[in-house]
Amino acid sequence: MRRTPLDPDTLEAVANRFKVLAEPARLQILNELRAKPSNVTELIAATGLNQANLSKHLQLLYTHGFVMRKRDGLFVVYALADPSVFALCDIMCAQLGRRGTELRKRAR
Amino acid sequence: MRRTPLDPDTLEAVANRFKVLAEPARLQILNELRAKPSNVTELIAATGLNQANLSKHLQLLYTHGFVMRKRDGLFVVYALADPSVFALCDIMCAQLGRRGTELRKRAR
DNA sequence: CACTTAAATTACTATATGGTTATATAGTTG
DNA sequence: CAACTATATAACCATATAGTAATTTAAGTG
Repeated sequence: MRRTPLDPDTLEAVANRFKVLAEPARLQILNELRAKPSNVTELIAATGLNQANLSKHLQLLYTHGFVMRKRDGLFVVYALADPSVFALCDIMCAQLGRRGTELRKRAR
Repeated sequence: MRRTPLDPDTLEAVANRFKVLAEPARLQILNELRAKPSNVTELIAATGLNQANLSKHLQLLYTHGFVMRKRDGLFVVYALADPSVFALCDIMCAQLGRRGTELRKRAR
């Protein structure tokens, strides 16, 4: 059995990681990278995000260790560094499924 | 094999759920409730959050289906509605463990 | 080295949200 | 129903951050 996280530093560290995933644009990026590693230009096309915005999201994903990157000539290729993200998303999606039924009323 | 979530509504719904967990105070509340259902007064004591703030966090946790509640006389008792939260946290914590080594440099 | 393309960074704006104080509501008890 | 306690809500401020436009940096090519 695991001890639950209690100290403020751990709480904050975990919250910060959730925060990185708490953004549709970043989930979309991760989802694209799930299919295949891509350079920024490809990601612009795939996501519809503009260059500066995408770059900022990529920085954040990178500094938090969700993606890796390597330069390839003029391009920088990003790739998933942490597939466990999708385990998280799958759990979330499962919750979404159950949600539909009972949460509509609350949300209003 | 699971199809990955792609449509904007799903992305946003998943992001919104992550957002709820992307807050140390709410993680702390969930962690308290993991031990036992508690009323608001008890949670004030356990978390150190003030009444209004705690109440807002509880509303959010409730509307997103992370907690249940029932009135008990003057009190309102909150309880975990969705233990899968801790599966999420465990995955996050595992990432934290791996992180320490290589991410310190990036974070700066 | 001048020119071009890719990506990162800077500066800015707008919006969302956490915390707080004050107030309102719900339920209990006399 | 008046007084009291527990919780929820409203109003406000301060901060964080997503998006954008403009600029800079890095790398490649003539």
